[in-house]
Amino acid sequence: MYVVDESAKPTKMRWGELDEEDGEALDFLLPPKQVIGPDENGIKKETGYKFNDDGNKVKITTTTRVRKLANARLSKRAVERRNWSKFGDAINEDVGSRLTMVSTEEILLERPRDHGAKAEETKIAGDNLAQLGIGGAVLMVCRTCGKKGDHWTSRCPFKDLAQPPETFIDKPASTETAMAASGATKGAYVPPSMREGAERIGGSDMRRRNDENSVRVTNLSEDTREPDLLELFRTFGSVSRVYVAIDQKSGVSRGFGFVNFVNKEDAERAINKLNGYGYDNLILRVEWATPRSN
DNA sequence: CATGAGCGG
Repeated sequence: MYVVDESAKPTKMRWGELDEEDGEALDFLLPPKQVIGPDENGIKKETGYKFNDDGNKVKITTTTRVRKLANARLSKRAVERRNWSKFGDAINEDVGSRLTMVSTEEILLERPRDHGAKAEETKIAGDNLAQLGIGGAVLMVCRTCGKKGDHWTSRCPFKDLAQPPETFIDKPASTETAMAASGATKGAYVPPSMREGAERIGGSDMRRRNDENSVRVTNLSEDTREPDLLELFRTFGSVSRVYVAIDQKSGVSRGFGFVNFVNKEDAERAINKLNGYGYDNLILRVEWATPRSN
């Protein structure tokens, strides 16, 4: 037989009762606590009431001195640090003076969209350096074809070709010259498509990287932005880039832009469908873009 | 009407 002895149960207090003392349940009968101050001397007076052990209501007043304002927000550690003796350059200084140094250094901020004279100068100088080279070496050497002082690698006429033309295959001499000029070491990375015996990609492969399926869109309304163009053109196929010409001075659209397609036939369909298409009260002109100069 | 910015090295 199993008997539960209620009195044997361990006294299990709920957390809310843990610190509860006798009489506190009647606290609501007491007048509210009053706080006076702190006054200009930092003296704060609190008046409160409680029931004492005999169940009598007693008044309790506490007077405390509050820290002065300057120290009010300082931590104990910070107050401690304030009592350190001064060292270094601060030894001969008054407290609070010259502890924060003001820099007189002139810092010129360059705004990314600012096409100021300074930026122009730099660019021209940079171009000259690229053309003329420093210390006799020509800096601008195309890494694809090795031609010096003519174009950057990204502008190489052969950059989109799966295979460089005959003149550049199996001619390590020119490559070495290029590498020497650019300070590169032997064994520089050769993309798989350019490696010996690499599989030739057919010229008709329209999935080849091609930035030149470029479509020019004119007669855009002023508030047509790139996302709008993308929305309009993406239905025809993968769009690799959209661009809306913005007047750098005023920030408003110049009313034309470009859309590049991954596949040429998508671009063609876009031109056929959207040329003459009414968009934002205007009739779009959509045609092949002539390759960008420069 | 009208054809791009910026990035290397």
